[in-house]
Amino acid sequence: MTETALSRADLQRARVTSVSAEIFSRRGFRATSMNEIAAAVGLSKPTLYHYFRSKEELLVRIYSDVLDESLALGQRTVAAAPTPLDAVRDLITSRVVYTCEHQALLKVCFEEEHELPPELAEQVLRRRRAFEQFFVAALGRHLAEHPEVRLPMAPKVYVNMCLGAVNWCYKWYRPGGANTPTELGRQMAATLTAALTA
Amino acid sequence: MTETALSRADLQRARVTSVSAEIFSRRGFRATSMNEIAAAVGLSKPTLYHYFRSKEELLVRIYSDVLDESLALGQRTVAAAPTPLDAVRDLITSRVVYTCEHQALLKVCFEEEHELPPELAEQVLRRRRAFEQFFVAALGRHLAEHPEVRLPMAPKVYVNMCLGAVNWCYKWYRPGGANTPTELGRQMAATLTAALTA
DNA sequence: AGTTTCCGACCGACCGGACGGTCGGGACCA
DNA sequence: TGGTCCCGACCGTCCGGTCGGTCGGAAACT
Repeated sequence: MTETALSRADLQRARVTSVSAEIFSRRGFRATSMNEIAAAVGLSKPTLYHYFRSKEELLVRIYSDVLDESLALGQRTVAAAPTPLDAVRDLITSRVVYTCEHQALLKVCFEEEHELPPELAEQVLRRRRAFEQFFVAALGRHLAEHPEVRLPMAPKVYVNMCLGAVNWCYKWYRPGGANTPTELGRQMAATLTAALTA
Repeated sequence: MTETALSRADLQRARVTSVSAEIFSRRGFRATSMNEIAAAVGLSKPTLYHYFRSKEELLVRIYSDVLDESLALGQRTVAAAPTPLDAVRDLITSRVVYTCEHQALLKVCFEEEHELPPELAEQVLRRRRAFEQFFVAALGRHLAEHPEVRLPMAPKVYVNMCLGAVNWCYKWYRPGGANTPTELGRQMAATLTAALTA
């Protein structure tokens, strides 16, 4: 078992990233000072620098956490789906749920890309593509098994369209609304995959 | 005829906003200095302040230009559509085209909202809602005329989903790609409105 | 036509403040 | 006693914005 005992420092780091993400999502990365973060988390600025080398590292950590979790979730979802069509449907649903439940995190990851150092930005892009690949691959398998389905666009375009519909939730979903994230996910999955059945 | 003669100053202002939007979209509003903008447009910083009261005003101008054009485009599109269903379809198509052809502008408007002063932010929100209203209204008319259509979600959710699919183009569309913006728009409109016919 | 006035366009040099990051040291625990 | 956690005070830099002034051309006047 790779049960790594979380040190006290790791817990603090997690707290800091969580609080930072929330502030970044409201004020923007550049507009948020390290002093603000320190105050919000109940520490002083030098103490923040005890846990993180730089402001940038804070952002990188947020990105890498989200990407790790996104990829893992995608992998699990595809593995659990009985058919390729179910895989596509469940990818949509689970992604909607994840997005609605982590709006602040997603907002930061979608809107602060230009703050990443070029080398990191490229790595982020690669992993984002890997996530899309789950979608494209499942869709490809479905289309291969069902040649009668006539998709009016290239598979990649279809995937980007779905991802847009799904990711956009970070901008408009409000927790106390009429639908739970899961309901929302299922509704969207149903509507979007209508084009995948003849 | 309301042919307003554009003064030299107005032309300069337009050039500045256009250049600014391009730089803001690459580096972010906060990360872009007035010196950079001045240099890129071939002026000095004080001259920039001769045309604009503040950096913020530059951003406000970008927002208001985009919103004006978006609303006008929406209005025209709905007015020209023979049926409510066509209105929805054409709103999607024209919006995809507009988004693909002004990616930098849209990126700024979607990702720098937190830089707007609260009062302006509220106004932007109101106008954004007015734009959504074109969609919702057309969809409502269509559903009223065709009670046999079973939409698996609330109209507002459907509209938000479509807007996400459509707006997301600012993130992934690349001009030299396989599809022209118009083709892309028609493909998406066809797929998304499949749920609107029985 | 010549001359004075005026104004928009333009800039080099500067200011005040904020921000990322550091330093030196205190307190607490093993 | 050495490592972890923590902080008040400080530094260098950069940035939004201003100041004081130049230049050229279009009126306005004579």
